[in-house]
Amino acid sequence: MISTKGRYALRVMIDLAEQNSDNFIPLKDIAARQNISKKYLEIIVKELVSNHLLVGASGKGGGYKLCRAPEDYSVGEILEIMEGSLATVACLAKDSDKCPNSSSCKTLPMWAEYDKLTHDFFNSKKLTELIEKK
Amino acid sequence: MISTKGRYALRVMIDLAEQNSDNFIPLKDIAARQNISKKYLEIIVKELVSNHLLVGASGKGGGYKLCRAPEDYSVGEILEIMEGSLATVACLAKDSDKCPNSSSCKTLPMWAEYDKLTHDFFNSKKLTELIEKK
DNA sequence: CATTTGCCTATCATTTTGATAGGCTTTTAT
DNA sequence: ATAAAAGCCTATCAAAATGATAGGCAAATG
Repeated sequence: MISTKGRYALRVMIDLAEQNSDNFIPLKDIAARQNISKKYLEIIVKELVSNHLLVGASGKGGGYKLCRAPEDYSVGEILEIMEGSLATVACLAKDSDKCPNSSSCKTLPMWAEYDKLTHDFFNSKKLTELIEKK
Repeated sequence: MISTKGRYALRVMIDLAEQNSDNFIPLKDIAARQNISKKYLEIIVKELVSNHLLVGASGKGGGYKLCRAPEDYSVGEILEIMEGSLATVACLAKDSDKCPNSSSCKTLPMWAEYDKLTHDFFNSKKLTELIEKK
């Protein structure tokens, strides 16, 4: 289940892409448009900046903007950052220890198959596809 | 993320299918084989029975067994019962109120697409496929 | 140099997750 | 009958995740 953090992050990215501006967009404006508390968005946006999906600028005239073209963002990378991992089961998460039963686990191949399906789906889904699909 | 309840339920179903017996299998035995606390399994198994995926019998010689052929169970129905819903986002869960923004939501079509992918994957995956794939 | 904006830290309530435990009831083989 | 084997019901619990809210400090620019 995708949490609000992931979904809000996506909405922020879409919002910024739609502004289609070279200026920095104040978080206050995004929060107002998206109807999400600015304070909560700060947490989310900070992560997006530290993972180089956004650039932030302080001061008057500051705010946030994309640092790539919208078509160069995949939904997958946005969600992966906010959710930590898109893995379906714990033993497939990137930082998990290898499960001791993995060699005999009857369900692991299925989870791996589904995991690939998920990653392929979200990684091939570009931000631009969400904008046109108004 | 699939929780332990869903994963344990699947393991119980696989275990029972593998016994390939017409007798009732005691939960104690399943718990021992699967290395899961019997008490915890009771919770899980109860739900499987009330949703008609298993039949239980009390008394000496009692236990649980499948009530259909293994090929007639889909992984999807097992997970759906244990996880409540396989929906990726809350607004796609079966009992959720329709989101007021759904008509203008830019991400909803994507979630719906992924949801279909997920359901198709797990509903077409049969219990038998997990048994052969040792 | 005041304004606008981001940044950092703390706190919070609620829900979900992952169990454990005790004791009661039901069934049935002997 | 009755003991043994099994399920059933209720309560409780700790820990983590979720979804926020709030205050004040720091930085930058017109």
